[in-house]
Amino acid sequence: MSFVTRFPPSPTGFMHVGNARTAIFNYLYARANKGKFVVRIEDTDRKRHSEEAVAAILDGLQWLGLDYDGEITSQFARLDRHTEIAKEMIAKGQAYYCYCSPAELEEMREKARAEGSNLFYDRRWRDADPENSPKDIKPVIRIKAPIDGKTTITDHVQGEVTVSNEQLDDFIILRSDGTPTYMLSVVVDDHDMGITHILRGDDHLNNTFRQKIIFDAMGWDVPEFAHLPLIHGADGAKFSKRHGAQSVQEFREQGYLPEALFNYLLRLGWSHGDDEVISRSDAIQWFNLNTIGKAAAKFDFAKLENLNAHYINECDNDRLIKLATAFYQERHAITPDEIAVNRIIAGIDELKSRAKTLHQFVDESVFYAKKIPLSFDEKASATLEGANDILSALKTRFEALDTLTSDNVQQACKDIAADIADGKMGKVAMPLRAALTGTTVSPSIFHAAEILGKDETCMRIQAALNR
RNA sequence: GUCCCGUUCGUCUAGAGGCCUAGGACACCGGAUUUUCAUUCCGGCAACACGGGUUCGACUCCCGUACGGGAUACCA
Repeated sequence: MSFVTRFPPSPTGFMHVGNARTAIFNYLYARANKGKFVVRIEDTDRKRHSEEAVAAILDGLQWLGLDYDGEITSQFARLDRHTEIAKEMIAKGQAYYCYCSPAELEEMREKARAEGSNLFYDRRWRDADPENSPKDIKPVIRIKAPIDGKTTITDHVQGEVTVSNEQLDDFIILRSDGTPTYMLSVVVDDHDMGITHILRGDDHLNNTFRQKIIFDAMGWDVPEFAHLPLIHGADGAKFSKRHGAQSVQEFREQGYLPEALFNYLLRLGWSHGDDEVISRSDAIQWFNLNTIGKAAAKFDFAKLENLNAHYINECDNDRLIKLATAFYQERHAITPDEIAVNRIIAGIDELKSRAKTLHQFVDESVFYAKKIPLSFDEKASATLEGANDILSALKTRFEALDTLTSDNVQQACKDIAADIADGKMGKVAMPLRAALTGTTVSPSIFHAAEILGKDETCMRIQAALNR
């Protein structure tokens, strides 16, 4: 059996995490079964369409490493084909022209509401004689939905779902302006593109019954379905901007690594026993539809952050520096020069183990790239207050050494603490930290002094004394 | 309103009738390590929505209730 899955975003200008997860699942399902994963842009709504919007989608796919097969299909470009199918259904008596005016429709809607009914169109043109059609109204094409009986779909996540056909309207497949509706386009495209498995959001479950009518009318094979539970914000409402971030590009801007988002989104709604950290290759090997959860999941930034910390720790050094570069500029208006980069790399193990996001990594390593005189934050200034004796002692001591090492710097601090700070290391190490970094939070200051080197360290101490 | 779907620790989840004294992860709270903040390591708190069945036995199956979500367009 062949497997073809699809990702059919409408170009909205960014990639929502919900869409990203759908894309990940489709990608994995295809890769897990040696099938194809194709992309189709649902751009029939020309008002919303733009090249930048398409680029944003592709950018999101690329960032997440979801490589697709073949060319991207544009739904808009296939308009003629969709129209042709609608006409074909008319010819076969499976669809019909409906000449209702907006006013008539509104009236029916009103009536249905009063009756508490789900559907409103009374099928008045279904069997009417086209001879009687009003000449001043451009008709739409409606499908002849089954009138009685039941329709059941077997969903890989939701199981068997049955709906009484009375609930299914004769919905519109071709608008009065001759353009196809989503319901038609999606079915025709899925069929023509040979899609075998449709994994999409739960919000489409109800549409599936309508789409099945079209597949059946055309005598086409109905694909397999898997409707994924939706992603909610912490408050249980639909996940959106106000929950912190909603597009993958926002997560990127906030300093998350793609593999972290990938892993997090994969685990949201899908599981493999107790496994939490799942590599892409394991995911491809393990992914299946059986262990997709049925309930909507709340997005938890803390867990994402935890995974992000893990992946930063595992990240290749060169790649990490590269990823961080833009953030040094953005957050501190600094572009680390070669010397700075070498220092950062020398201290990268500690830096990595501390950072939960690229923002933190950059903020905690930027002192390596700063130039004298450093600016001191509030706490650092307070720490430096009255510490001149200690700073001077430190400087004198360092100047007497050939080179600074983590060990000899620590020893120096220890000795000075014993001499003039009641033996309290903190009284010596903290001013040193403030002098070297401009802050009160940093990795090991002994190691930092070694990395900065004797000259730079002494200059920074002098600058702190001169402040 | 109507139709459809869902409901295990705060969160993501494991669980396919006895393996469950309900497991893991994140978060949280302690403690150890530490010059700060983190990391790391130990330990702790914490859940089967409710009510009826079925069964020797139910988190697991059935029905109902409650709550939550989705769909109800000439949007996708």
